[in-house]
Amino acid sequence: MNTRAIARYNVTDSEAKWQQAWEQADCFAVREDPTRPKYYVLEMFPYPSGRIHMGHVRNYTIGDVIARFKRARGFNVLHPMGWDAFGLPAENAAMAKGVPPGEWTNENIAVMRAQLKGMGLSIDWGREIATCHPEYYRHEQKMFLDFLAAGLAYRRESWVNWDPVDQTVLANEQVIDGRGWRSGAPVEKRKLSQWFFKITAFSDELLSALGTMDRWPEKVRLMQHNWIGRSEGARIRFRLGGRPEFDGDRLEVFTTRPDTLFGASFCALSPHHPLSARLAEGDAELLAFIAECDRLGTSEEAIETAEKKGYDTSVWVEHPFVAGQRLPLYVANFVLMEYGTGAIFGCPGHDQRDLDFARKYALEVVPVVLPPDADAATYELGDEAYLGDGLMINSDFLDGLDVEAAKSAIVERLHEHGDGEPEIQYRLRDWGVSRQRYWGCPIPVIHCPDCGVVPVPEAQLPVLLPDDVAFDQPGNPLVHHPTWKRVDCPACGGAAERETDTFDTFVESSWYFARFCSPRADQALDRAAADYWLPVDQYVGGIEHAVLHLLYSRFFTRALSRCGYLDLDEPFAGLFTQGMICHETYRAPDGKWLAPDQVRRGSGGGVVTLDGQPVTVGRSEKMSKSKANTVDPAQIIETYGADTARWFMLSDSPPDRDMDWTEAGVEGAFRFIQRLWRLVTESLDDLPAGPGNGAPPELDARAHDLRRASHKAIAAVTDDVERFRFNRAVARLYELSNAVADFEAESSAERWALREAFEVLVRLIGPMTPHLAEELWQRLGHQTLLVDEPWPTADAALLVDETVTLAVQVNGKLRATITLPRDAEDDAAQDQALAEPAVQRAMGDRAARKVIIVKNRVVNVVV
RNA sequence: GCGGGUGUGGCGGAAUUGGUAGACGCGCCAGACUCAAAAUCUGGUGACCGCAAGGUCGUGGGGGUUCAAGUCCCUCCACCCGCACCA
Repeated sequence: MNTRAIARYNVTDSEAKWQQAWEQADCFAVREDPTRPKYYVLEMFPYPSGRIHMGHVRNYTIGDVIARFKRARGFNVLHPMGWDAFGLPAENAAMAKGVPPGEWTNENIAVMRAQLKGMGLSIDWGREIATCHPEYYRHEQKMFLDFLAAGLAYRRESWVNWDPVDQTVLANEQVIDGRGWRSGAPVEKRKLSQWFFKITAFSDELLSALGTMDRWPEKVRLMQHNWIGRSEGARIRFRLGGRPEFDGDRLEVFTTRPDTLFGASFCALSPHHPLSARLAEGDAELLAFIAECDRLGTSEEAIETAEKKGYDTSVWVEHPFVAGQRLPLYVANFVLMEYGTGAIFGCPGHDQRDLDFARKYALEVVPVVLPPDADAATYELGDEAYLGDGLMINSDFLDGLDVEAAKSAIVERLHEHGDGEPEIQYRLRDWGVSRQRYWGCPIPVIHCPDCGVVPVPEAQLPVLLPDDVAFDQPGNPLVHHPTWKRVDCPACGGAAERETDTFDTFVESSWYFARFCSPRADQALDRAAADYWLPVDQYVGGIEHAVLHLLYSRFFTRALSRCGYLDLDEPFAGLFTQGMICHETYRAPDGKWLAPDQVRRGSGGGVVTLDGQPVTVGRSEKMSKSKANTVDPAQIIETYGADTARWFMLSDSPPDRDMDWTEAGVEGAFRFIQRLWRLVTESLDDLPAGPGNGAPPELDARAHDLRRASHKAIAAVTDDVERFRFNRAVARLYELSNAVADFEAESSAERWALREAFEVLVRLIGPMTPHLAEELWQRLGHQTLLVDEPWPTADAALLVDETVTLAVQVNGKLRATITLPRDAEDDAAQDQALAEPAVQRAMGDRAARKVIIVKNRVVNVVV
């Protein structure tokens, strides 16, 4: 009867209203403006899989907070959105449901666009792009032709990683633990003709620039560093002997340890080395050995357990500096054809693999580097190779030098004799971009039986994907299309065939950030726009692209610059990698995974199925379909609103760490939204009439304290947002709202301070919960949109307290706290500290031997 | 194996960069309102001893430096991530 109805904030209506208001005012449309500082915020664009997931919500919330914050701080902010729209799932859907991939993709885009708009993101939707549209990929085809002309794209036959499930080739970066990054199927080796991008032309640049990218996470830079894998060493040519047909032939070897050459006791070839094949002709035993190596595979377990094995070819090589010393030449299973020259010299003393090998085949082990604490007369090697520094021994003209000096000395001597030279090797391989798929950008070349590979003339671009393809047989539908690939050769006019491979979809995502600068331009990139907006000031996305997309984009930016499209080295000045969203996992009694909405809390506190069956609760893991532990963001937004989802995303967990999604956490966030709304709406009568606040009146002490709290919050939240410490910013905003809630304004000065506090609070939550902030801004009496308001500035004078609380310790143990005027004299602090009863008790009858005073902080009495 | 990271209450996490450990939130407990529940509000909440005042312990384990250590150094342990026969 008397229950007072608690007024509620109608989230759904309010959020729709403000989204419409922003759209009508076209708030987020931007254009180049040389008079204002620009700021380009970009989140990794989504693949249109059908619905947004929690990872998107976190990604776009983080980006949106930054975009809105920078906007309020006066930057001309570019914050676009688009679709990484080519890819295999569209073909799978076509096979499963008979929907054409283009149609499926466009429908998904429509759904996801609406879902993203429901998040209230400050996106300039006028710049939306989808990479599957010819208006986008036609430019990519032109880029390819330019890369081809510049020698940055080429075709060669090579061993490739073949994904038997996706029926396509994968780049090295896309093979994770020997499996396809998307399908998870064990990768097979196949030999195919492939298009490559010459990323290795930039190995050194891509590596050295990492050192200057101070706004990238150390971790990502390190991963790229290791991926590029630069090794300094030498190429050494050994003379082959032992069979007349090899006289005069040389064996080339790469080593990072030329200094250990005098310790060499054998050389070894990869089973795939051309010389191995030659030797195997007429040597059935060697042929069998090579086949055995192939069978072993390259999976990590196989490598882990594989024994070092070799086959003595009975051919030998001559040591370049020791006349008459012959090193036996083996074919060995641990030598990779993909690295260096596919051949090594073995120095067992200073390489563990070589030592294992030497022990197995009873080869000589000669130490050539003497550890600093060892005695040259007695030093011997056991089962562990010595990898450290020291002085050279048993090494002729190198004796007595340290390792570094020995390296230079021997390389110089090798060079003089024409037996070798310094060389730098990289682990990085060129990027294979051919994919045997339909739903990708066609590679614009034509294969002519007479002219060979002929680029499609520019005037004939774009090469459009056909719409009428059938998915009734395995493999690439473009190959099976009745007419598409038939074409006249642009060179000779004869019958020819189009390339049926399409680009790896990482090609589209390697330049989309640049297209956003001029998304409707006739040419690929409008230079003026690109020069104004690029580089991206803040890029936000998942760590899973640490080497894939982020390395390809860095390469592409350089390649585009070399071809005159851009004048830029690095595309992303700042990078932030967010953590993953995790959730508890649930299993039914029969072992099946259960989704969060298939379980509930039972009466006994345990988790049960909806019909009461006991559920096993597993640990929190990354949300994934396979574990069924996903929560649909659309439902969360429908129930609680976008602001609640955003606020929860930002609370508690630092954004770079994994976070747990919990129902309780969402409800807590929702309560805060409601509480803040109530707090403001119920206080309106106590506030001086709005909008805004004039100059501060004469303030009493309480008003002054509140004012100080407001300004401290401004300073802290500004700093926290600037440094991606959103969880701390959230805590600050809770503190301010608690202070406001506890405050009873009694005087007009206090009412003034209360209004200021409210206005500050509403402005500060603006980037995080934009709908609620607009709603409250309006209720505070403003006619303007909060989104157009500048960020508040803190009054520096209000950030320091007049009094401070000092800790008083006795022998380092806290015994009391004392309150003093800021910057009080040390004597005063000491007197007051020693007068504390608790301090006297702790001191007993001992006298202070020393008193350490840190101003405004601590007094430590040492007895 | 190599490289990197993390470890703080029941939980997520703070800690001015060597100066009051546990901000803020979640959860939990108690109380108010209610016939009751929900919602809301108020108070409490690291552990142990104690009626209390108060005290002892406490940031993965062990050791050290310091007037003072979550923070610096050494060492060990656990978990996570990346790379992996790279010559």
